[in-house]
This record gives sequence, C-alpha cells and structure tokens, in this order.
Amino acid sequence: MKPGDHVFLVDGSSYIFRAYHALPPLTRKSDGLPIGAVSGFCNMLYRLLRETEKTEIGVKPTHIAVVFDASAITFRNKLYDQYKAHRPEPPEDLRPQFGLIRQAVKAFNVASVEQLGYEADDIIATYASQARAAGADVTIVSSDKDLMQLVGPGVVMYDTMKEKRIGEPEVFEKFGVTPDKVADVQALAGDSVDNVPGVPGIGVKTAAGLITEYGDLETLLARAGEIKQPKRRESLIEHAEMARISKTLVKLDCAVPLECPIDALAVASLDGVRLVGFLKTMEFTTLTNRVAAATETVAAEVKPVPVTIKFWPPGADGTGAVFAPAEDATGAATPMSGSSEAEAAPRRVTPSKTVSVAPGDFTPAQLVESRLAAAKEQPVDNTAYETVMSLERLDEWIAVAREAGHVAFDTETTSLDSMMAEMVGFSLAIECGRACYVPLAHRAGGTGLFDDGPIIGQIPFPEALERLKSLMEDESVLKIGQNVKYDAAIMARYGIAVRPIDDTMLISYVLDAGKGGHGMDELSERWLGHKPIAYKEVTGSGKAQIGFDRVPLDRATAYAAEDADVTLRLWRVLKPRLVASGLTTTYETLERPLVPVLMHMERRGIAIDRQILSRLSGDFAQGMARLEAEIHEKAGEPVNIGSPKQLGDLLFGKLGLPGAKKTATGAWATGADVLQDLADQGHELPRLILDWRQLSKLKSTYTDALPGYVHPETQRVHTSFALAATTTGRLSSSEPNLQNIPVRTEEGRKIRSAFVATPGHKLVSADYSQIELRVLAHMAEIPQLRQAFADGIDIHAMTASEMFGVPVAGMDPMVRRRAKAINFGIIYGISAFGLAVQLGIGREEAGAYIKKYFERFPGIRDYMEATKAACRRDGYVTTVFGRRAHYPEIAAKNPSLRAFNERAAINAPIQGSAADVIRRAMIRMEPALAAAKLSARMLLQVHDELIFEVPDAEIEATLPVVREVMETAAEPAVTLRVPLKVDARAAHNWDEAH
DNA sequence: CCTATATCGTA
DNA sequence: GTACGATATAGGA
Repeated sequence: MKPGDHVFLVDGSSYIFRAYHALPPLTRKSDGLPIGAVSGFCNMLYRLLRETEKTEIGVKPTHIAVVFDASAITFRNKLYDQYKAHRPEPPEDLRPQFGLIRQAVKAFNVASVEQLGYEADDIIATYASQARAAGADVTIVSSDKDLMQLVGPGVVMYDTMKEKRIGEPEVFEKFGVTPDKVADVQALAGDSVDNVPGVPGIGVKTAAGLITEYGDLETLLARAGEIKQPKRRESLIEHAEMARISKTLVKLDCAVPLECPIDALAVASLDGVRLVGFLKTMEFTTLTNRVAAATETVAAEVKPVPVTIKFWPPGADGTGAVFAPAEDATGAATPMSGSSEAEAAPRRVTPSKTVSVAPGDFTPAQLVESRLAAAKEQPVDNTAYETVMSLERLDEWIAVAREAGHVAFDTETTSLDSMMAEMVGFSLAIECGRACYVPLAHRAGGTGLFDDGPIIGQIPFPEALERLKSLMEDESVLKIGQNVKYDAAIMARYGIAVRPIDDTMLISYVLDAGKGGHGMDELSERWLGHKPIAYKEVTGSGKAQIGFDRVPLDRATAYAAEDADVTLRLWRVLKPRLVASGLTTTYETLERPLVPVLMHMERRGIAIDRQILSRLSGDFAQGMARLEAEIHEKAGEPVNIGSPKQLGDLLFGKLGLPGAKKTATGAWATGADVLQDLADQGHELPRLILDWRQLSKLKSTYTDALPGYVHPETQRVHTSFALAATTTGRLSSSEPNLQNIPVRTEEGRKIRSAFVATPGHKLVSADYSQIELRVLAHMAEIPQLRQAFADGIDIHAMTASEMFGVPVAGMDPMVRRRAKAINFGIIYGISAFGLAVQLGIGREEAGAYIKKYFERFPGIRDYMEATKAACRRDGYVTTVFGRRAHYPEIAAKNPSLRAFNERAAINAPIQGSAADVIRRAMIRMEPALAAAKLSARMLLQVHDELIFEVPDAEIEATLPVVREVMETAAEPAVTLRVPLKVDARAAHNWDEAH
C-alpha cells in the first residue's frame, strides 16, 4: 500500500438488501431460483472493476474487497441489547442469495471479507484508516448513512445505484454537520432502523444545530443546563447516558484486528473461465457475453460451475420449479473469507463425497426421488461423530455451518419441560454423517446423589454460548431442527433468539398429516430406514434414570449428534417434497411462523389463584365423602366408585338394573349416558354415582393437579401447545391441558374463575361465533346459511324454521334444540345413529330429519359427497387455505371403519379451515398489537378463542384491534362468502371474561 | 413398571 | 356423528 493506490471497499451486506428492494424481482429461467440481488451485484462489481474511471470517481481500484457482516452479535449488543433488535427476517427469496453473492465475489477473484463478531462497517472503517495512513485514497461503495462519518480528505463514498459520489458536501447536506461530527448527530437523533435510542424529542435537524452550537456531544451534555427550551433541556439531561451509549453504538471501530491484511486486497486479474462458468450457472446472458469478450474466453466452451444453494426458493405452488444441486464439492472447497487458502484449509471439516449435478437436471419430483434413494444409500453411523472439546474446534464447525448456509441442530437438556430444562450441550450437523456434539455441562461419575463435579475439558459455558448465539442468530444461516419450539424456548432462556428456522416435524406435518406421527424416531424409520438410539437407552428409565448431564460423553455424542444428523437427513428428504407437493406456502404461512408465537405464549404462562383451587378441592372432597357414604349405604357393600368394573358388577350384576350395555371389550358400560338413563327412570344410585364422578373429575384433573403445574419462578402455569398433534390442523395443549378447562356446569366454572389476570391487568377472551358453520356455509355455498350469517340471524332458529316450517319468532326451544343438534351433526359428518343418540329419538326419526335437512339444503349433501369422492381419489381432503388431512382408510372394506373415515373426512376441511383462520390471526396478532403500541399479551388458544392479558388502561384500545385481526384473518388469501364474527370481553378472571 | 381401557373435560 | 388430553383402575411383565 502506497500513496497513489486506490482502495475500494464494498459494503456487501447493505448492498444485498438495497439491491433486493430496488431491483425488479428476477428468477433464473430454468428453475425459478431467485437471483435478482445476485444479478445486480455481479453487474455492479464488474462495472467497479472495469469502468469506474468513466464515473465521478474517475479512477480504477488498485485494491478491492467486498465486506460482509458475519454475525448478528457484536460488541454493540453487549453495550445495548436492543441494538438492531427489530430487524425483520430477510425475505424468503433473498435468503439463498446471500451465499450466492459470496460465491460471486470469489468468481470475480475479489477478496471477500467477514469476521466473526464484527460488523462490515467496522471492518471498512479499519481498512479505510489503514489505507489513509499509508497515503492511499479510499472509495467506500455504499450509500449507508452509518458510513458517512468516514468521509473526509482522501475518503469518498459511492452510491452505485444512483451513480453518485458522496463527499463532504453531500454528507453536510444530509446531516447538517461535517463528517467528523456525524456520529455526534446520530447519537442525539437516534436511529429507528438500527434501534439506536438517541435522545427523545431530538431529530437530525435539532441535533445538527446543537452540535454546531456547542462543538461536540460531550460539551453539549456538560452544558445542557444552558439550553433555553425547557423540554429539550430536561430531555438532554435525563437521557445523557443514553446519548453516550448511542454514540458508542454509531461510532465505527477503526481498530478491528484484521484477519486479512490490506495488501492482500490487491486487484487480481479476472479468471475468465471461472467467472464465465459462474455467470453461465446464474444464466446472466448479457454479462456472460461481456465478460467472455473482455477476457477473451469462448463462452460456449465453458461449463456452468456447480454452486451451493443454501435452501430452496419457495415457489408458490412448486409446479414449475426446478432446482440446482443443494451442494457440491466446490461449495466446501471455496474459502469464505479473504484469509489465505493455506490458513483456511486445515480449519475445514472434510466434506463427504457428494454428487455434482448441473442446474436444471432435476424437477422437484425427481429431486425427491434422488434424495430418497440417497437417504437409503448412505447409512447412519453413530460411532463416527466428533465430541467438540475446544473453542477452536467449535469455531471451525461454526465456520463450516456459515459456509454451508444451513445447519441442523439439537439441544440436550436436563428435562423435557422447556421452562425447567438446563442446557447440557448441543449438537450440529452440516452434511449427512458429518455431525458433532458439544458438551457443556456434563458431570462425572455419580449413580447416587453426589457426583465428581463437572467433566474437565468441556468448553466454558459463557464462551460456548457466545459462539452458539452468533450462529443461531445469523440471518444467513438456516437453522434446521426437529420440534424447534422446544430448542428455541431453551435457548431463549439463555438469551438466544433462533432464526431463521426450518422444522422437520412441521414439514412432515404439512406433508403427511393423517399418515402417522411426526416424531423424529418415527420419521427416521419411515424415511431413512434407520432406528436412532432411544433416549431411554442412554439415560435409563424409571428409578434408575439419570439426567442427560450424567450421560458419559461418548454415549452422549452418539445420541445427540445422531439426532442432528438424522434431522438434517430428514430435512434433505422432506423439504423438496414441500415444493413437489405445492405445500411450501402452507408450511410458510400456517406452520413455521407460529413457532415463535406459541413459544412466547408458553413462556408467558397464565396466573392462577391457588387459594380458590385449594378451597374447591376441600369442597369437592367433602361432597365426595358425603356421596360415598350414601352410595355405600344404598349399595349395601363397600365399592370403589372409581372402578367402572366394580360399578358394572354392582349395578348390572348384583342389583340387576335394566338397560345394561357392554363396552367394546365386553365389560359392563357405566358411562354417563347409561347412568343418566337409569337416573331418569328414578334409580337413586346412578344419580349419586354421576354426582360423585363429576366431583371426582373436577378434583383430580383440575383443582388438585393444576397447582402442581405452577412454575416456581414465574408463579404461573405454562402449558405446552403441540403444533403437529392433530390431523385437522388444530393445536393441542398438554401438561397441563388448558384447552379443556370446565365451563358447562356451575361447579366447573368455579375452576375457570381461578384463572386470573395479574394485578393491574384484565383477562380478555375473544372467541369466534359459529366459525365452523360459517366455514361450512362458505365452502358448500349454502344460500340460506350465507344470508342468515350476513343478516346476523340466529342460525339454529333459521335452520329449524327452514326444516319444520315454523316462524323464528316465538319458536319452541325444543324445536331449536333439535335443529342445533342437526347443525352440529352436519359438521361431524352426520349419521342417523349418532343423531338419534344425541337427541334420544329413534333411528328412523333421526333419519327422517336428515332427509328433510338435505332436501332443504341440497348443497350440503353435494358438498359431503364431493368431499368423500375427492378423499377417495386423492387420499386426502383440503382446507380452504390448502392444508391437507389424509385418510388412508377412506376406502376400507370394513363398513364401520370406512364410515368413520368418511365422517372424519367431511369434518376435517371444516374444522381444519377454522383452525387455519385462528392460526393466521395468531400470527398477525403480535405485530398488530405492536403497531397499535399496545402491550396486550396473548396467553392461550382454545380452538376458537384467544385469551389475552391486558393492562387495565389499554382494554378499550385493545378490544377493537383483537377483533379486527381475528375477523379479517382469512384475508387476503381467502375471501370468505360469510362474515366472521368475534365476541370479546374483559374481566378479572377467565370465567367472567368468557 | 408399563400399557390398555373407560371415562369425561373442552371446542 | 368430529377433534383432542388427563386421570384412575386393572392386568400383564
């Protein structure tokens, strides 16, 4: 580096985002791979190398580097944890382009620089400073205002898109101060994009005035008392410390310990074959020809080079998409930073043998086939994994993950409960068979209470956590997990926000709901033909079970790394199936975004009043004891009322009561329906037993059990929502199940009243009115139903009026009740038998009702027949949003099994579409509340109801927002032919809010 | 100690 | 008639 040299420093990361938004979307012709940003970048870089002398800059570079952000966390996050906290995830079609642009830089034979823990801006600042010290000139290729503080003698910026030079006058125009004071102005004004706080009430204009008047930030803060405007004076005094922190955030670091020396940035000649090969792969025809001409390369003789594509473009339906190979030998052999090959080579984890395929060779379906074949071909070997015991090795694994652009991971903990579990270690997998386990908190020895302390040689927890965080929060690396909600919840407790993500469990769920479970072991056996080590095999079970922190490292590595390896393999098989099946949009709009939403809900939990529950337990116990005594007296012998077997023997054996039925296994049936019949005939014992059962149920399942779920630290109850448990798309709730809290009886509602808002808050319950019937009215296009919903008429009364020809006004409640039962029956895939049981009438009468109903609403019968036919044809049925539910036994020989599948197939699109609607509402709720500056927190979902905790002062403002989001949740994907109606109420407890 | 069954709470 | 999960009992290992 010497005077007269000219260093070009390209701000790669900001260019990517700017190009993406500024340029029209562009996809590769042969397969739809998004390449708009790559194209813009290549054209720019070529012009920089070849044509800058024709621009305002007037010179060609002697040295050039493209600088990227390597990680989401830097010293600035330690200083201020909110720094860049509100960055949205990059758009789906931009993500694969990060990696491609890095590969483009190398194809241009230009240094690509990025360093862990440093922002691109700081690296640029350091190079600029070194270049100036050596007497060279600097052009920073960026329009980012954060870099403008570097402008000065010998340093200019260049905006390639506007082809505009940014020198001191331009900086002054923007900030009202000279470049050396820009950081002071930014410190005062703050920055919403980077989430730099600044001083409230002070914008760029005011800040520039103040800095001009007082000279610099410190002087201003010292003399803030002299400011005349009272508001401004107080704000400055109060927020002086925030201003100082902001200054540190915006001030660029010129002393980054550079891994790639500045002299290594010297411009090298273009390798025509290499560059043309890359450009041909990208199918940039014009640029390919220009480069070929300039480098005297015969383009026709150059083969396209394989490139690494981090993950697939979504493709709305996937039908037309074709893919380049997901990986190849060059991807792993290409250095990622400007550091030398010699230094980079030994750090690399050796790639396994991979096949190189030219782009365009695969259709999605063929890709699925080849992936399936490959999955069976390369067996899982769980003895070949690495146990990572040094920070150096961990860094190497992370570097390889960054290069690959995706990594499968798994977290090992002390508990299955994500609110309690401590992280014990984590595993990573980068390609099939190439996985490691990083133990962090394993303890030696110990079958008893005492152990021999931590195993020595493990990486210290804080250091490992820092590295893990940088990888997990790296926007350009896709994190692949199995049931990511669990791992993300654990990591959230360690201050790590995992994103972007893919979840193999959810991919499987979208593809194969109804075809079996979606647990990892099951998927592995199904798709890979491999049975992974069972958790119990390494930890034992029952009394002898040990925590994962006591599992010896070799066993732990085999188990944990295998999980990551299997997850990666599953992803490679399942992810292309999404595109091939046209389900990418379903996955990306209804499943994946719900992961953080549910994680937040689970972590918030809900408060319960333990005093209420404890009092109820006492009341119920008393009632049970009283009933028990009476039952034993009437029975004439002691009987375990909780034992259906003993009850059956007593009632139908010893006492010989009439109406005995048998269960599927031949035992006496003693269900509530049977006992109710007997009670209605005047028998006392069944009545007493029913009462006892109710109390027993409420006590054991709710009042006794719920306090045991109160978390010791949060003092709240944290349920777990399962995303992939149902065939229809509904969520489920467990440990504890908060979706079946009693509401129908007065006694039961007392339990609901124990769910309370925290002081100063209320619970808000917002529920969809008749959502399933509305969905049915939409799908089957029933004119009377649509009209009734449009007019806000009582839907069951309308049904009764249509069927029985009676006016709605003054209707007999029994008539309405019958119509209501029929409406529910329709949703459940009605049968004469079921309706008869429900209404306590004969099969013939029930059949006549159904016939009558279909006469009045022929569209419903058409819908049902069409749904069954579609299910027989496709094996699945579809919701209005495209979710599928499979019923493989729809054509079973066994008539009752077949009928059951038909009813389920009729119900699934109705229940599932409603489930999709509320999922969409939940996904939009957090941003909608944030946009309205409301602090309401979503706590629970109960299928058609959402429960929030809202500060007292915000109730009025929150209700309309919640209602609006829920009522418009179907839009714009689907325009329902009926309106959705939401009722919302606030109260101190759940009973009163509902 | 583990699993199947019956029962019953919710939408 | 659909979709779930929790509990207690009972029986086999």
